[in-house]
Amino acid sequence: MTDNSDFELRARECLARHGARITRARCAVLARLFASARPLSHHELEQQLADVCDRVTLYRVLNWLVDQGIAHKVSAEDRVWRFSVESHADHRHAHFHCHGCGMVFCMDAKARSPSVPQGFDLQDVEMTLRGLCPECVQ
Amino acid sequence: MTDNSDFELRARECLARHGARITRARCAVLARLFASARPLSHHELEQQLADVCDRVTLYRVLNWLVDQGIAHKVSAEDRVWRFSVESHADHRHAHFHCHGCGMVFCMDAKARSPSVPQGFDLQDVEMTLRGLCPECVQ
DNA sequence: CCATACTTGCCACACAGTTGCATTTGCAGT
DNA sequence: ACTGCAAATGCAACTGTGTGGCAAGTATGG
Repeated sequence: MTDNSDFELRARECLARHGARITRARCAVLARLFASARPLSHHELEQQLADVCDRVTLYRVLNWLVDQGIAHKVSAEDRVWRFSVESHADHRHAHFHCHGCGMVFCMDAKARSPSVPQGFDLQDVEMTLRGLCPECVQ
Repeated sequence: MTDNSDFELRARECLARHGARITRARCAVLARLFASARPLSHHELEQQLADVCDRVTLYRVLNWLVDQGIAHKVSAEDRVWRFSVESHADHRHAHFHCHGCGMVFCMDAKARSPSVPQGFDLQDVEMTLRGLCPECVQ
């Protein structure tokens, strides 16, 4: 597939820009993230990349991507981290967690920083929406 | 301590109002929750109630309290549920997660429901704030 | 006080994620 | 193209949070 190798290419470029080693695992993971419109869980990625690298490497690659600022991770109420690539927005947008299928979707709505009591040092805001996605509503 | 037994009493009343069996574990857990201004994790409760009931019972009591609508649980990014008793507010308020000490605090600020794309059925909103609490700022 | 249904304790298990360490591999410098 | 080496990977064992099964205990209505 041409589009698949296109994501592969973008992944390589991205890694090169960060002056990082270009490895099979990183390329594959990053390409999958570029190809996905919604944040992917470790489990979802593991199934798609079973023949590329093992569980632990996947964890390490994902955390590395987050440390580099290439990807960011979203916490959901099922206690599973989901990862998405920075590109499509500043990561202050809200996330919608469907408790039908368990998937997480990015929303346009942004979380506005509320005021906090004196003494607290607010550094980040995350807004999680819960309900049913269009698929599961039916 | 008089105030301790006071929470104990409120716990009993609350259980009676719900027509539920009044057991040692439920009283103790509920009393602890009444006594705390912030949501408590299973781990925190387990340490304080080690001689009252075991790990598994604690999990079951907490989930039961949530099912009854007596308590509600807050998800935090460290994959640990925290529980607090409904009383002090409608549970739409934001929660502040300190990544210094790991504690969670209830904030006054409320999360306002944003609009979501057509087809999504929004049922609940949760806002999580991250940063350092006054203790950890220093 | 008794019967019974609800709770509890203990065991083993499931699942997400991490750590240690030996092996492999990308890449810079010849 | 070859080599050295730091960085990345694979594997196994482990931690921590939470759950399920089942026998024993207990709160409550009669």
